[in-house]
Formats: sequence, structure tokens, C-alpha cells
Amino acid sequence: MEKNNFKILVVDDEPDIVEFIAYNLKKEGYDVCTANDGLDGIKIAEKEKPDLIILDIMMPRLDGVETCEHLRRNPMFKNTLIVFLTALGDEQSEIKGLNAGADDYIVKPIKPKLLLSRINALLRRLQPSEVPGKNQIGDFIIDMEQYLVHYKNEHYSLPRKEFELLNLLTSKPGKVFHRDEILNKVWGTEVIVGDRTIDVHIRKLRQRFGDDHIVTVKGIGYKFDS
Amino acid sequence: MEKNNFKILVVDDEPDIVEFIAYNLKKEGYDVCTANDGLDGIKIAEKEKPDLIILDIMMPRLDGVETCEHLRRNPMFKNTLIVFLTALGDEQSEIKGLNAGADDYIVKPIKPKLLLSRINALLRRLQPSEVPGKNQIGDFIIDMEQYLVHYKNEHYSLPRKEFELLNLLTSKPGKVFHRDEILNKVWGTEVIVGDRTIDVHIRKLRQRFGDDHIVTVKGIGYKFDS
DNA sequence: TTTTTTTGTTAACCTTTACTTAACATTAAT
DNA sequence: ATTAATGTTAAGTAAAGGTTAACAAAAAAA
Repeated sequence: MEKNNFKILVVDDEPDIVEFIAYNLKKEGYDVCTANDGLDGIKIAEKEKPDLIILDIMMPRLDGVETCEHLRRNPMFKNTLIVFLTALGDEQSEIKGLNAGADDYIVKPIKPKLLLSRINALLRRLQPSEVPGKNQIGDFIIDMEQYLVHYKNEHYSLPRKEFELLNLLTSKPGKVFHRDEILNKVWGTEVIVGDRTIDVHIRKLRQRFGDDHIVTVKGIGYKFDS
Repeated sequence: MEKNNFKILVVDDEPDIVEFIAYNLKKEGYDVCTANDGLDGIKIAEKEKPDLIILDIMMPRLDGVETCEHLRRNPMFKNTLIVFLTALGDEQSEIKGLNAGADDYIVKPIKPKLLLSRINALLRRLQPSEVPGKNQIGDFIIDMEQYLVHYKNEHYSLPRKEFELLNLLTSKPGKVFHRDEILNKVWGTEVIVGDRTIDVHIRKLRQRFGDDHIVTVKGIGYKFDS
């Protein structure tokens, strides 16, 4: 079920609930980490940098609303989605929670399908996370650290120029990279290589991965399309 | 109360409800427009380009879920927030609504303060619209980064000169571009091409998108009209 | 080191597409 | 009605990219 690379942190003081939520999120393909109270949650959040945090409200040491406010004060979590998941169903609590900076407020008992629908709705707005070192686009995972490309359960070790070219194109899927830009970013400003050089490397990538991914925009350059 | 400049479209077939919601949104400082059913809603949305749309589900002519799906198919509304506001409180309806592409699902009866808290929560995530590199005019979206033109749910990849010509004309809708100006901006001052060349490219654009958008101003040049 | 293999670049040629033009038709203005 | 401007079409031309093979350079292996 490895289909998305979003990471979700679940914070609740009841282990059974944490486990139940984590199980459902993992089944959906999310990467899940957990914490048992607010303070613990903040610590894990700082380490794991999740895309979304699910917070119980009533917790020992630091309650959910305070945790949310604390997180929101830290610019690191400006774009992190926060969802309250609580037994407190009254209007006042919900308003308080949302005004504390939360993105959603879901009332227990937990209905797994509904929870997932809401989580999915929130996450589909999130721009694909820019994790340096790894870059996932469509069927591709570009591992800059290992200079490896994973594609459809296979992994390829490409020559350097090919790798850098693919990495450039996939760094902004859809964007057309001008030939100049490609030369500058892949070959640098010092070296001057002929015009056909780019084409030859594009060709090699197409031979490896098929003709469907790299699109020529005549007169401009190339783009990666998923 | 003019504190934010977000525009919200309220779609519901019950005038009393529309008025009640609109009143509360206006009090909060939002710019509000309204529609009475799905079809009407789509028409108004295309004209007003709201940041957020509140949809009732049970409506004559086109129900809320269908309206939402229709909107989501149009790239113009890719970043528009959609919220269902409905009497249907069962889990299945809610899941269906969220999976249709909605960002939130709120159950009637309406609690004004809670509604506003949720609307505010959604809108504070909205990046300031008008992404540079994208040019939206009427039914057209000119994507300079991807060299793509979106038009009525289709997208077109035009040859360079055609793209640049359309991009020039749409950059100031209504303004008449003199033939000289077109030659300078699209062909540059160096190249000198015959007079009929412009016409041929205009013709190709008209073949693609219909004769209604590019207007000839005899003796002067051309303009784009929506 | 020398040899072998892999990777990078280039040149020559081929293919495709976009662009331009010329000739003629049509339209609009005076 | 006449004229000037624009519309249309098809054909020719130029430009851009694709392909291949040969060679050079670098890296790895012996």
C-alpha cells in the first residue's frame, strides 16, 4: 500500500486509540508515527516533521489546544496540518479548537472511513513535500543521496549526466526547462557543449524509461510529465 | 468590516438560508455572491471566480455533489475551496461529498460562529491567488511555465509562435495590439516577416478555439475579447 | 601501470514540425 | 464600385530535434 509519502503524527494518551488510528492510516498508505501526550507530541513532531498531526484534546501534561498553539508559534509547523480528534462535541470546544489554528475538528467515536476521507481531503491540498535527498514523482523516486532511480519496483544506477538531467526535470514536474537552463544547471556555465548533447542524453533516458515521461516542447526545451 | 478580500459563493435553493449565510459572511468581511442551484452556481462561479464555494447538496437541476465534480474537472477551480453545507448528516453522504473533491462538509442546522470558524480555517491556508506565470482570462488559462493553454476542461500544447501570440493578446484583454507591436513582441525586431504571417497564425488560433475570441480591428490590428 | 569498460561528446545525417510565403478570395470602408 | 485590408489555402523552406556511430575521456579492473 505504499502509494503516498505523507507522514502523519498521532497524539493521544490512550494507546488503544493510537493503535487503532495508526492501523487505519497505515492501511491507506501513510507513514505514521505516534506520541502519548502533548509534550511528547511536540518533541516527536520536531524530529519527524510530519505533514499532518492528529491531536486528542484531553491529555495529561499538555492538552491538545495548548499543544496546537505551541506548534503554531513555531514557523517550522506553519504549513503542518493539525486535526483535533476528541470526544468534546460541543460547539464552543470546536470553535476554540479551530481558532487555535487547527485545520479540522473531528468528534469521536472514530469512524475510520470518514476519518480517512477528511484526512485525504486535507492532504490533497498540500503541495508535494520537498524532502531534500529524495524526490518522488509518479512512478519515479529519485534518490540523490545514493544516485539511484527507483522505477516500477526496479532500481537503476544511471550515469551522472543522465541522473542529473532526470533529477532536474523531475524537480518540477510539468515545468518546461529551457535548453539554456538545462545546460547551466546540468553542465554548468564553464563547460560549453554542443547542442545535440542534451538530445543524446534525453534519448538515453527515454530508452530506459519509455517515451512517455519526457516531453519535448519545440523551440523551448523539455519537461517531465506524469 | 472590510478586513479580508476573499470572495465566497453561496449556492442553495432556499433563499432564506442563502440570505442568512450571506449576512453572516458579509459581517465577517467576506465578499459574497449567491446562486440558487447547481447550474446557476457553475455559471456564477465562472464569472466571479470565488475563492470558496458553499454548496447545498439537495438542489433542483444539478445537485451539490454533481456540481462539485463538475467544478473539479475544470482546472480553473483546481484551487477553489468547496464546502458542503447540508441537512444530510449520515456518514455515507459525508464520505461521498469529501471524496467528490470537497474540502469540508458541514451539517445543518447552521451555527453561524462555527461555520465562520471552519470557513476561516480553510481560507487561512489559501495561498494568495494570482500565481505569476499563470494568466487567467475568461475561459482561458495561459500557463507560461508549462507552455500549456487550458480552455474549457481541455489543455492544448501550441506551437511556439501561436502560444506567444495568444499570450500577448490575452495579456491585456480588450486592448488592440497594432500589427507592428505584434511583430515586435512576438517576432522581435531582427526578423522581418511578411504581412500575411500574422494572419495565418491568428487563423490557426481561431481554428483551435473558435472565432469568438480574437477580434480583428481593421486598419489597426487584433484584440482578445472575452 | 596497462587494459578494459563505461560514460560523455561530437559530427553527420535523417525526420519532423513549424513557419513563411505567394496567390487568390473575401470582406469592409469610403 | 472601387480600393485597401484581411482571410484562406497549399506549397515550399527553414529550423529544431532525433538518431546513429565513431571517438575521446574517465573510471574501474586486471
